[in-house]
Amino acid sequence: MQLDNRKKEVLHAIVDDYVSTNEPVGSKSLIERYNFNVSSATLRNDMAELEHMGLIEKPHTSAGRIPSDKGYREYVNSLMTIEELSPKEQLEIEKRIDSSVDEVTDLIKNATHTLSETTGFVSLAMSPRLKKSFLKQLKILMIEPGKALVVMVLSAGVVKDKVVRIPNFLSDEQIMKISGAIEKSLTGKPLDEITLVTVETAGKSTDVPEPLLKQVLYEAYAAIKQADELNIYLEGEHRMLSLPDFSSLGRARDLLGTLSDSGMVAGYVNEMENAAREQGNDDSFMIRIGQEIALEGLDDCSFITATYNLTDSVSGNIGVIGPKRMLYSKVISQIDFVKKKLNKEMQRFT
Amino acid sequence: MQLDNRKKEVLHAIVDDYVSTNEPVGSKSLIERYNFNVSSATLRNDMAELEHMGLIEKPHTSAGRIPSDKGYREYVNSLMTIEELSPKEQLEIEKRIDSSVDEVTDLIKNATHTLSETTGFVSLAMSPRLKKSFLKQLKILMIEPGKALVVMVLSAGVVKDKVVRIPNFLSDEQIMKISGAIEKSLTGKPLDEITLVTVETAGKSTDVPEPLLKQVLYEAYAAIKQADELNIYLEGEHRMLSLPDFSSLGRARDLLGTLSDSGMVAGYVNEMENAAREQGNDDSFMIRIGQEIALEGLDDCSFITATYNLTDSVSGNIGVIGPKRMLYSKVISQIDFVKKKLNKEMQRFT
DNA sequence: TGTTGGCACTCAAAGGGATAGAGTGCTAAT
DNA sequence: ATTAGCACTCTATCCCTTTGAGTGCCAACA
Repeated sequence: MQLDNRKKEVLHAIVDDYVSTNEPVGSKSLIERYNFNVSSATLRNDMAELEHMGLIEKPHTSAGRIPSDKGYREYVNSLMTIEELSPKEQLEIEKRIDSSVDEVTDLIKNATHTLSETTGFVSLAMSPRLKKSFLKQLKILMIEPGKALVVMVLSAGVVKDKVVRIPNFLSDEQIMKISGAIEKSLTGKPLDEITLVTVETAGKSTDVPEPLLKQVLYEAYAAIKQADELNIYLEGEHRMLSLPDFSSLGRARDLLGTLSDSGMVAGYVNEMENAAREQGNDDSFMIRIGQEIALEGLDDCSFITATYNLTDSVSGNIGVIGPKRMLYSKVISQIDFVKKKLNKEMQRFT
Repeated sequence: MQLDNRKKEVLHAIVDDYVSTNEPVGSKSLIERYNFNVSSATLRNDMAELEHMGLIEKPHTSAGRIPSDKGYREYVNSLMTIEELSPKEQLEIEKRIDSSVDEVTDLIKNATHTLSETTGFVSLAMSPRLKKSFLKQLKILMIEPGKALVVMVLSAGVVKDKVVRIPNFLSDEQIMKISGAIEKSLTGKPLDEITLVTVETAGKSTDVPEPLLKQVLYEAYAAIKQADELNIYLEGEHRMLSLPDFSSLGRARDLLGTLSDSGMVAGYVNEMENAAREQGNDDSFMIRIGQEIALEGLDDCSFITATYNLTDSVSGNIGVIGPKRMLYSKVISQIDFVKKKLNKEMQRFT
């Protein structure tokens, strides 16, 4: 069945009304608040059909209607119109994202913080996916006998390091040789093309004795692999407690319980991103509504992320988790604006 | 007024009972559940006096009594006896604190995580106070023109780094000279004795031209200062939502709202620590109950921390924030055991 | 003087209607 | 296709009563 024009308007109005009042919407209040030139009985018929199509539902027999997940989905896909933020709002965001930081990570944390404050919801960002970035420098510094620090500088101005154990009696000089050899042969290589074999081959040119060498090479390899692990920054969980949507302790507990496992959330975002890429979905937004989200306790939430770019091939995600009952157009423009600002500021680092 | 023996027992029983049942305790149930060889009327008299002394209070006229902050305080100071954890519990904790990590920070995070899981409350740890640790190494690595990485190795095996901006046309060689000069003259100095002047003096021995030199020295100084900033690790906020003590949305919101500002919590812990030191309070535990905690929304909480030691002069705090209505002796032994385990594992790093 | 049984009193919590009101579906007329 | 009208449904709210655990106080007792 197709949605005729009026039915679209009705659904639109129901979503708008429910989002702003948090009350199930009845045919009468719809007539009162919106300019439909028909009677409430007509709307009742329309609403019955919308319900039949699964776009709206009743909490109980004698209540008004609320949008279903499918209804929100229809709203988001075809009905809403996105407006730009007002200059004032834009300024507010620009001001908050402090751009004087020296590391990309701080910039991302900053943006996440801003997003949570401006939307009033939970915000999150993934660290950049560094697989496609390449090694610009790799140094191994001796910290003390048996311990060294592997420092890597990646394209896109990201610096990573890791403390590793090395054989006790390796000399400073030997370490520097190994470090130099690795750097010489791996510089310019994307991280996802560096394997244990590549690293071991790189180390062969040194005259360091085999077993010692091997351990160091392994540790260096592990450090490189760790560098492209994903981090997630989550912020503003407590804000959900102020929303009427989570006034039931049970829901709130489930939600925050799930969010507390940031690794799990990170994994999910990553999956979503990969799935979207495979589908060739190059929409810059990913929107998941209610049950579409495969995480426990997020049934009443919507999950919206955008992709930011650090370089052409290095990107990450930033977005929010809020109640399904949100002002989608507003929140999407906020995310979009933060993302754009982030992209702009990131140019300084590349 | 002094507490005679029976009154002590009564208070003890009231706290125990209230902690385990979460119900105000009446004179009759006290008689039923504990072996007082007197009548309920006698206990009523005692309870009236305990109330008069401010140790217990009534939620309303016809309810039983619950301990007041002062009552809990008395309980903690004089009444409770701390038992060791059972071997099984000890094993459980030892197993969870994964000691195979390579950095102190990870070890601390680990311990924090374990503490939250075993107590079921919010756990927190402060990073070690590094003011008294000394510089073992300082290297400045050129990342790209205009940007360098300052890497510091501190006594106690802590590694810190910071990306800094430097003048664009400084050469690799010049940077190395400066780096060497700073390292040479500051190695072995405690962080809190390093000032901008010390750093600038150290740099004088190089032949790098004045204005360029000055900027690098300033950035190096800033990096050193940043190294002794305190971090806080907070975990398990969501667990508070499962406690009946925070079944009111309002309380839960206030609590999590405050905890979400981790900088503020860190500042408070630090204040507490300093105050304790000034008073020469060398109890290894700091316990704050209810209103004693100068943080909004923690009126129904107790805040217990212990001090761990990375070296003789470098220490930090680890502990929990839970409901006032907690099994103090149990929680304290849990914190104590985690602290001891942490101390033991930390020896590997020093 | 400390202890006890007895008793009137208090108050939150739980249960049970009754009522109001917003909303619905259906039908018959337009 | 639209509308007015109407009977029906169901929650939320208010109010009233009952229940029961607990208290304070008094007079008697050891």
